[in-house]
Amino acid sequence: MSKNIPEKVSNRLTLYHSIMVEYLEAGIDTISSPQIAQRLGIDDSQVRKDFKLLNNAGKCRVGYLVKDLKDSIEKTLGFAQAKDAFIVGAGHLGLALAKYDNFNSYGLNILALFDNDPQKVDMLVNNKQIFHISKLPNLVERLGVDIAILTVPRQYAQPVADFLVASKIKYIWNFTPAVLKVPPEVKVWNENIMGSFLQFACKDIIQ
Amino acid sequence: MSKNIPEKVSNRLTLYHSIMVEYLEAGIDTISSPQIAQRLGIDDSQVRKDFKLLNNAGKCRVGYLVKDLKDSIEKTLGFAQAKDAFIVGAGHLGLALAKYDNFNSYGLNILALFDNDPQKVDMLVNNKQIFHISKLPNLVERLGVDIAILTVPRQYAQPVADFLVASKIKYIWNFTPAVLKVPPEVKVWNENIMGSFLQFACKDIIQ
DNA sequence: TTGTTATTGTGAAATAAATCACAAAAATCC
DNA sequence: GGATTTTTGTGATTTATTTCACAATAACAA
Repeated sequence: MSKNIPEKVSNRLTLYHSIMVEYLEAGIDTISSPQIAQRLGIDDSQVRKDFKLLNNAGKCRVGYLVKDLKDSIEKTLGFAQAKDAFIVGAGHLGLALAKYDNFNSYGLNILALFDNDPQKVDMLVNNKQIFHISKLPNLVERLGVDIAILTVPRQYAQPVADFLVASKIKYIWNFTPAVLKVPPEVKVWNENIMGSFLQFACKDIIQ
Repeated sequence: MSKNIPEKVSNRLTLYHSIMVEYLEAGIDTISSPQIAQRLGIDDSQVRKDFKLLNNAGKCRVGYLVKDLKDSIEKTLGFAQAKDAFIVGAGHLGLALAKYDNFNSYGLNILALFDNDPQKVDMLVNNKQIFHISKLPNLVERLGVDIAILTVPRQYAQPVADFLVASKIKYIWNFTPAVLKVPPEVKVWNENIMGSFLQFACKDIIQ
């Protein structure tokens, strides 16, 4: 079902999605590709090509139906098909992600958090319990979770990743700046916060 | 000085940088392109092409000097040339970013945080003071800051962005899911946390 | 009704990025 | 010293992405 959506496209799809949410809230029910393109500073034919991938036809002189677009973006990006995940590391970043209301609407279900700090264990964040990290292997198995969101300090990133691998976690969304070493069957997605911004900052700020 | 480094390249440069930090800590002083490539699951000639942009020659049968590579990545990405910034929104994400030790080493200097919650005002986070948002225009002017990192809840994103624009902020690093409307002279960088991950998650998890 | 205009959809062209393939260099081995 | 191997550097090729250009469509206005 889910085609090969290139990374750049799915990035734009989430931006389109935010605009759809905004338009819906404003009670506007159609939108045109030039409107979207101008808002994002991109080419309007690109917007149309992206929408083509969604199998969502527009209407000449009118544009696209906001509701339909929103739905098909959600379907294409798999918002519908909920995925369960654990947050590993209950520091500020872990807590911020646990509270991030958007995860849920994007189909990512945070079931619990893990930390090794006894002070944090058993606290509730956004209705999700913080467990001691030693409980993780058991809960991975019982709940069939295979995504871990890694938000521990850099120096613990590799040992904790090793522990996740041993616990049969299959996907690691890595928010730490460490480049993890994992066996080939485990997939890591590096959330490279600085990377893209630096390019932006350097291009414009340093001339 | 700073050439046009494409976004994808600067993304990879930060990953290379992390590997260099790790190798330096391990006391290893040379590294080869196939080693790096294998670690990141990319092509080794690409690593070499990226390093070409850094003007950093390697040595046949030996590889590259870790220290030199690290330095030239930092120079190219402008780590050296420190940039000052304010964090706007002292929720968990704002606090997490304020504590993110990596910002500093990447040349981004967080001078202060801003929030409208009187309870938070005057607190210190990682030695940075939280000010009431009303103090922002004055401090922007006095300190000559032109970067704002926006971490407020979605519903406040646009009005706060308007306020930042009126306060003469020139660059907004947008961590909210809202797509901001700003005049053309103000540059917005959308940190699209879900976008890239969804692609990763969908491709592999949903088949 | 008929012209005008805004908008989609899409091939073609241009641009950018990644991969391949291999010569040249230099360390190591025998 | 000469063969072998590892590794760089880089043109050539391939693949992916973006932009351009324009015909087709349908709303709207006179």
